Amino acid sequence: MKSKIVEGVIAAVKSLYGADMDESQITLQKTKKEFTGDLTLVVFPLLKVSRKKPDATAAELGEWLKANLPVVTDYNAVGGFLNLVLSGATWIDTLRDIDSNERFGFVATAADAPLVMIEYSSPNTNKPLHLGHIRNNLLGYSLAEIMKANGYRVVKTNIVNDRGIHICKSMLAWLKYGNGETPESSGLKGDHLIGNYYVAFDKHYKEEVKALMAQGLDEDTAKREAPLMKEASEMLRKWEAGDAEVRQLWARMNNWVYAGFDVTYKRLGVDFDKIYYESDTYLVGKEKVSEGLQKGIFYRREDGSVWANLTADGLDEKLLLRADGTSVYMTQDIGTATLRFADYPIDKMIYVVGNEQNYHFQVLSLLLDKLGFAWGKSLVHFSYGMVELPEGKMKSREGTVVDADDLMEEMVNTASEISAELGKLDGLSAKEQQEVSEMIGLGGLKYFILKVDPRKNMLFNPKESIDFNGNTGSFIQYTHARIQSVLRKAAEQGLATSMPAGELQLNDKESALIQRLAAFPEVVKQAGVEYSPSVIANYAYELVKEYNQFYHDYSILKEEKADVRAMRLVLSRNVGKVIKLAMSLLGIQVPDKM
RNA sequence: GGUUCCGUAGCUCAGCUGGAUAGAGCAACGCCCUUCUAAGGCGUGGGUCGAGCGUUCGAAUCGCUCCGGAAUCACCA
Repeated sequence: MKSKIVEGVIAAVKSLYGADMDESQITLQKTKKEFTGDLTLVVFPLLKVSRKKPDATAAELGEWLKANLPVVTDYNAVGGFLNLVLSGATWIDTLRDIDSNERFGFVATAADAPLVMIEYSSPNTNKPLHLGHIRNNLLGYSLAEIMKANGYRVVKTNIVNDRGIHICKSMLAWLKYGNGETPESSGLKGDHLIGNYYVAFDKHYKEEVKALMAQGLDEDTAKREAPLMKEASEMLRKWEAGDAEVRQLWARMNNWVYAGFDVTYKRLGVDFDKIYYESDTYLVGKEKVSEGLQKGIFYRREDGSVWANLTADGLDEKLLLRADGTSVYMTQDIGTATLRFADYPIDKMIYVVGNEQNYHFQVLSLLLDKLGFAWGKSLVHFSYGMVELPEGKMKSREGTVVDADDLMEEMVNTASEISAELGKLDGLSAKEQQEVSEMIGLGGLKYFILKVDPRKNMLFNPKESIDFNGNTGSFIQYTHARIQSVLRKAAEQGLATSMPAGELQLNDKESALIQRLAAFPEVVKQAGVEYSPSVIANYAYELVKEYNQFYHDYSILKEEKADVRAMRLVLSRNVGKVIKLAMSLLGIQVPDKM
């Protein structure tokens, strides 16, 4: 629709002023609501070819468009703005097109479409997931859905950091203070149980450090010399050497954690096509680094450590292997990349990782490129900001971490209580009530997090964030439920819900709604280009707000003219459809009743 | 100190590929359910878009300089 008008404007300029314009020079926007019209052409950029005043140019163009484009029924010029009124038939046709496409706005995926791998979640196995992980998981999942909707093939992947000193700390603490506690014996989720021992380690370790400092050691020495730390390091050494006992304990405890993570992931509604483990990839990374060393991409220092010199690229030197030959974080990421590239013909790689690792990914990109990965240079670090609490950053050792499982439970419980208070779910079975509460509680959480620009640090106020009024997920879900309710009643009454033939006069709200629906494909595209779930979230909000005004101002079922009623039902159904599609891109379900 | 990112209403955020009088939600104060779901709609108040300079017919948006905040610059991941 819009593109047709743009073409018309180009033709008008050619005809009136003899100048050739291209699309990028035409600014056509939605008319502001205080003016009459549907689309507005900004005429200022055209003045240099018209060589006339803004008003005169606008009037001339308006007259030409009205005369030559059937869809333009009227115009008015205000200052340098040409407001165009489009015919009702145009909007009816647009609605008909939207109605005929069940996956309106989504691009079908071709078998040979580019393959995008998206890494997200990437937890450590020494503690349960928290609010920061929730942001990561929601962004990663949503991004994957958005890329799919843009026609890409997508592989969702997770790299689990299952090895290292932090896991050894939990293992050691469990051996020392655990008395054989298991998830079964304690009734705790495995990840929470392991997390408790990580905390226990830290507590005892701090006491040791304090004691040593009281004996006169300085802090750094005390931290290094504390017996617990030495034991943990020794355990890591044994792990690397393949010590059977350590490996067995490690496998057992990690499996507890995985069982716990699975529960969290499932409730959060995220999943993965392929999971990698650093215990598998770090050795590959070492090999790859050795390879690079032989090719002269990296160099070895006197102490035996291996480095990359990135000063020519404006960065520093980067350690890749320690003097004792053990790997660091970067080594592991190189190994993971190697395995992934062997497993999939990746065209584009997206890492969903917090912005504290911006530098790491800058370096990784350069290193992968030097090592010959086709997508290394163009890898995307989808960098997002931290989630902060009113009292500041989340700190596990200060107990200010918002646990993912607790938060989800609280959101669902609150949703359930509100539903009960309002008596919204009275007719439903207990099971159905639970399902709807789950949708609303989690929908609220997801929307709250996804609606903000990922780059920004965001504030999570546990009290205020659990809000179900205003610009929230539940507002959008509610509108969907309302629409379904109307459609159910229409079906009960046997009303026609197909597009009427013939001419129809549309009111402002109706044409504005159709125009907004018609913008959905463009929004999906923009979200894909900008990697931005918030674009979808904000669109859904605007759409729903507009629909609620329409719903308030006009009756649907009680409308007397059958063709108008049918059109409003079709319009409502399609608003419902687009709400559902948009929310699916955010990983949010929408109920039919609430 | 270097690099990157962020500063918009009391609070949380949109708007940023330059366009009309900068928008929402929350909070405050009013109004609207015998009518399709009031988790809704309508209204009132609330702003030097961090500051300055520049580019432009036009700047919250682009450029430069400052100010404030965050992250990072690890043989932690």
